[in-house]
Amino acid sequence: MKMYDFAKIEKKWQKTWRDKGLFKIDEKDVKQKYYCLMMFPYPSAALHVGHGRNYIIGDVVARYKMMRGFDVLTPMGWDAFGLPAENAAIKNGVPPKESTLNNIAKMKKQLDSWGVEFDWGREVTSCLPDYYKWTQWIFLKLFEKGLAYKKKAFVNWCPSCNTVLANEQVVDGACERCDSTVEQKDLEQWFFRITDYADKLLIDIEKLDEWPEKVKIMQRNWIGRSEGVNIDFPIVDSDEKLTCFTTRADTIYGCTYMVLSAEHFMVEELIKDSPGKEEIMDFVRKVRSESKVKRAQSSEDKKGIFTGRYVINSINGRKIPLWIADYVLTEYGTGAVMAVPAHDQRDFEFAKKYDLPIEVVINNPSNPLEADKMRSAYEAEGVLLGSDQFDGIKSSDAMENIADHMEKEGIGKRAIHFRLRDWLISRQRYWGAPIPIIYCDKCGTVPVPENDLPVLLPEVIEFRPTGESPLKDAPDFVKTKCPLCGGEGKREIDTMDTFVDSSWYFLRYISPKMENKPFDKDDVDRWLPVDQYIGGVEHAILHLLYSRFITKVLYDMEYVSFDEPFKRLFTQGMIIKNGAKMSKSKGNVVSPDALIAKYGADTVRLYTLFIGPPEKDAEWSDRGVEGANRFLKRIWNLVAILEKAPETGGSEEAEGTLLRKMHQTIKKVTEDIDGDFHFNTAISAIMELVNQFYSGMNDKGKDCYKRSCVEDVLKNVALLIAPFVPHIAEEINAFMGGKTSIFESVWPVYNKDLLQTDIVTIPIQINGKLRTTLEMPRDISEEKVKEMVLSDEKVLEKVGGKDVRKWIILPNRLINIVM
RNA sequence: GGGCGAGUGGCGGAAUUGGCAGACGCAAAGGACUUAAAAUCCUUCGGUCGCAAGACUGUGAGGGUUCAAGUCCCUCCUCGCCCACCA
Repeated sequence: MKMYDFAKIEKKWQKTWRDKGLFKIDEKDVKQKYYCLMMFPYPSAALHVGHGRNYIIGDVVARYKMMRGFDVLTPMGWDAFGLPAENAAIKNGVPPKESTLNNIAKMKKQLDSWGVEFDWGREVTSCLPDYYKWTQWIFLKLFEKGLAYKKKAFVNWCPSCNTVLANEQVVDGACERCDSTVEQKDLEQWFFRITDYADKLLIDIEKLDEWPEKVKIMQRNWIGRSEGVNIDFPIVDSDEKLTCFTTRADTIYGCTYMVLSAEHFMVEELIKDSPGKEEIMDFVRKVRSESKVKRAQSSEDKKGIFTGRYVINSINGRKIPLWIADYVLTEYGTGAVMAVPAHDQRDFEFAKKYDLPIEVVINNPSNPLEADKMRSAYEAEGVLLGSDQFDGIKSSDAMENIADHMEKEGIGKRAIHFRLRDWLISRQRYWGAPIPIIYCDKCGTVPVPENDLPVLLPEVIEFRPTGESPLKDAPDFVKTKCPLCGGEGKREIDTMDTFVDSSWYFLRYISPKMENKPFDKDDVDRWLPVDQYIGGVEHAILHLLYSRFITKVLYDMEYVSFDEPFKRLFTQGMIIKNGAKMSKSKGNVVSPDALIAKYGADTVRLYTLFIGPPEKDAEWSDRGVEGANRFLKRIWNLVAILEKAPETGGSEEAEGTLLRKMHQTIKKVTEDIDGDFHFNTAISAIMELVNQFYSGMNDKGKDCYKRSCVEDVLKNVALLIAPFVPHIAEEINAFMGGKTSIFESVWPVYNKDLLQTDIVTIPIQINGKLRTTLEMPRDISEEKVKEMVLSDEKVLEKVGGKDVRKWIILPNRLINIVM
């Protein structure tokens, strides 16, 4: 047997898998389906070992499930639209399509070099027309259902770059590129009405019992359902009223003023006759122009202004002043807040600053409150006072009682509000799927007919950041005919958020080439939901929520028969280097290419899997890679031992111990993979088995295992390591006479009877402290156990003569003598 | 400010869910082989005391429950991630 020539071995098997199509499946012919999906990447530059973790984990799962007899679907594609390619175009003049396709080619090569296999016949690329045609179709379906609509909305605006910025591009309230202060600008934008599905999206989280709890909590918080009361406050000297939302109706008697957001729709109307009108409007305009990010930052310093108007608190008929303040969000609730300074920290700070009255209406039973002495609001539970007939009631009960009362009197109504906002999908950008809408002077906003899809993205175009989509400078694109009247029409020039592209790609993999439909319903119903989805936690909220939403819409429209796309979710941890997340800007990326050249793909895979539990972050160490390589060499060396092993003879004892270890290892590895992907402990178990092999030889000589025994062990080792290090496993399998791929073999099964010995080593504790261990036959009676323990010298020395108060005997596990 | 999670040797991490703390690996030290180095193999490796057998101590800090606590309960400290003026 030659030395371990990983380069040759890996090349050979990668070619074999590819030529044969290891994971090639027929979507029509399925016995036991398993859809293993990895989040498709954005084709940026080269992948580093941190990215690699994701695909290696997925590849292990796919290969393992294949050995368990499943028809495994494991496709890959590219989330190929997006800002970086466009920025590169502005900077270097390379067209986005070109740079994107180049990057895809590079990344594909890297995936190949890892031995990560996919059904490449199903590759999808979201920036190509045969894909985005159907992204546009999704838009049309939502439009048809009234779930896509246009409205004015504020966007982050950089006055110096003259462009719209995504939230991530706003750093500390300033433009990430030029550092100018970001403003808010009001633009007409397309939205998806995801809030219509807020309730369903929330309730159905219950169904996701194979998702990490952490992700479910994040989604719940993001959707943010709260129950409360909408309360009407009549405006003094007007027939109108203002409605505010509160979750603390119990504090209504402590409401000493009311506040509106600067964007509230009634602001102009309310202040039109106010004496300080100009000053108020100046304030309002200033607040409106500030970015949300900046506003949140100055949250300690709340600013406001009195409108000169008053409203009535109907529950006690009290007249209270109406203010406008920057701490009220316009998008949440009603954009108006009843302020209760004594029991809400934000109102408290504002009241202190502007000298508004603070009145305690919930008392702290253990430490009665005095309004003038309070240093912060009392937000906890308590007992009501100063609240008419509700005095003396516990605040939690009062919430219900007061809500009942208000509903009866017609002052207010119970209401539910969500923090979830509608999904803004418009981007004033070039590199995205065009929104399939045409504006006609006569017919208005007209959807592009399905037959006219795709609306092609023009390829020759100027890139100048003007604040509007570069598409407006493509006259051939903009100018079109109205599909309804045939008259002059103008195309929508905004493109779609890339999250729209990625919210349905897992469906397209089933029917990647289909031309007249986005996917075949029967096939999709056969393969979905996805059995295992694998990706980073950074997508725990947006991507997963949007995908769930789109799936539910398609379900309601009967395009699919399932209403949740991902049955089981796994979020892997980041790879850290020098204490920081690997990133180009930090200069701490480890490229897998050089490591693969030096040690081989199997070594890099093994180390990546061994580094720690895959759901946790892990620190990368190049030295650790060497250890993984050493282990593979030790396995490789077993082949040489097999060649020299004697046909007969061998030590019965050594073989017995080794085979027991082997069956224990099969059990452990199987359970670790089936559980929560604890590959690190699975691998260490295999290492123990191999160590046992060598230490047996060390004790009993090199002929202690006969040929058939070595063969048995090596065969099982090859099977156990196959999902992790597939190339070397295939090579060993072939060497041992395997005619087919090891992945067509059956996963090994352990023999229960061979797991245990007849003699067990039992720790003996005295008063909970370990004193010695004793060997005794398995399953002997308690009397015998006591007898054996008490006849032991070391035990006698400690116990001798004294009273034993209690025996704790865990059969075959532990003994504790209490004195 | 809110939510979630984590603190175990020089380092990455194990620990049948309350039962021998430190598996497995890395690094380090000593030894074998070698002219030498690399590779490989063997041994040691939480701390203190001891020639040794062994004793004591030890899982962020302090308390508690228990025959028994890394694991459960209470108080506190530190770090990471996500959300963040959500009424």
